[in-house]
Amino acid sequence: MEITRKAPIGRPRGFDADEALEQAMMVFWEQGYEGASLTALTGAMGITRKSMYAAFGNKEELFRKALERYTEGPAAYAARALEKPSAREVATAFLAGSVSTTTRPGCPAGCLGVQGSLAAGDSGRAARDALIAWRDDGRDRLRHRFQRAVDEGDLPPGADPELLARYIMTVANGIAVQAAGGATRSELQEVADAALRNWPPV
Amino acid sequence: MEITRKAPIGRPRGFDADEALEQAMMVFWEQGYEGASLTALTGAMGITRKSMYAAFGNKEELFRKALERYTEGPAAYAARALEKPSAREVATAFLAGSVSTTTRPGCPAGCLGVQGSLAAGDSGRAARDALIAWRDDGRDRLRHRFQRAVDEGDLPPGADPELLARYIMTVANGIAVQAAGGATRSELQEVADAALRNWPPV
DNA sequence: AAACTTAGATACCGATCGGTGCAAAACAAA
DNA sequence: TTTGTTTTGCACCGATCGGTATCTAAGTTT
Repeated sequence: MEITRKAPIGRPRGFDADEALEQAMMVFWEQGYEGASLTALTGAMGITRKSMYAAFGNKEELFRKALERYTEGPAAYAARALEKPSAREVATAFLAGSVSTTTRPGCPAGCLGVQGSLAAGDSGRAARDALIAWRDDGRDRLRHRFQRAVDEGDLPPGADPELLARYIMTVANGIAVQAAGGATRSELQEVADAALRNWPPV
Repeated sequence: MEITRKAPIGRPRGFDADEALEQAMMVFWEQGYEGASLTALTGAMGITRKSMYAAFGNKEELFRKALERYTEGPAAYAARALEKPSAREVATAFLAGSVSTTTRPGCPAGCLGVQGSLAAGDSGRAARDALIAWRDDGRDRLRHRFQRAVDEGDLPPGADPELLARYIMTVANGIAVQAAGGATRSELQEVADAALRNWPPV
């Protein structure tokens, strides 16, 4: 069949693009968008600048793809938390996931979605804005989940899904900052527990 | 009197060093340590590179001095909060100050102590570590204040000053991240209120 | 085999990075 | 004024920034 095509024409690339992207994610995670130079990135990825540009576009697109990978990998706890049966379990799992991901041995301390770029010069604006959108998206999902909980009677009628979502996101962001500063997993889990102690209904 | 000296010898500098430092602080606040270029800094300060180096040393020392100024200016709410008569008022004032400083019109959104440098490349490591120490210092002061509150019976005997300090600092850090992402003052004050709803004794 | 297409390595691009050398200018002390 | 000291403006430093041109190697297709 002329429709089937098992291999693309031309010389096949000599590296695993997924593995290279994983390494790029780690560098962005550890050094931030502006702090991660192409030399550091391609060095960790094990490929040349030219191969990186051919496979991923440019530094900004590489960052976006690394962020996608982060979302599906280290930050997948968020999607899993949203599927918990009750709002309380959603909040608990979200914060617990945040704690464990920001303090995982072998990975940079903190959260790529926070320290990737909070404040930036002109060259980092796009990355910063992408991360703002990323965090907003996470908050939106929490809000919709909590709204559903209100609708289902899982949360009291007076509960404010918008506020609850922002509250959980704020604590998670704070946990990320604390982790970047060297806080340990158990210290942060205690903070997460404390933050949930007033979960409605109190 | 040969002791008195009204003017230093040599040509007097043609700019106000305090005012220049204030402007440098604003640039670091908005763009972060790595994102703030010497061109942007000296441009905002209204002086040349040479004058900046003569007056402040280098970029790293300028950042340290800008951070000191930030501590005594925009972040002075922290020291004021620590002087409140009760632990509850300390916590309330600390978070309220955090909210108002990170969302002050005319100033960059967020907190210099957080977004100045969370993750950095080699050139920004010193600034990042300085900010970690800065946040640790703030947490230490909160912890000592809460320990005093326990000793004085202002907090219940079972209260954990270490945990309470880290909890408040975590929420403040989260507020800073949220503010950097465009959250409004009233939204964040609601979050601060929610975070204090389970203040001991519950 | 030849023709075609793409990956990889090297060397390089202009721009910008943080930081300086130099000489004119502006003040105090003499 | 003369001398000494410091600031200032400008040009410039080597290094690194993100991004590319070029040529060769390694595959597929015909």
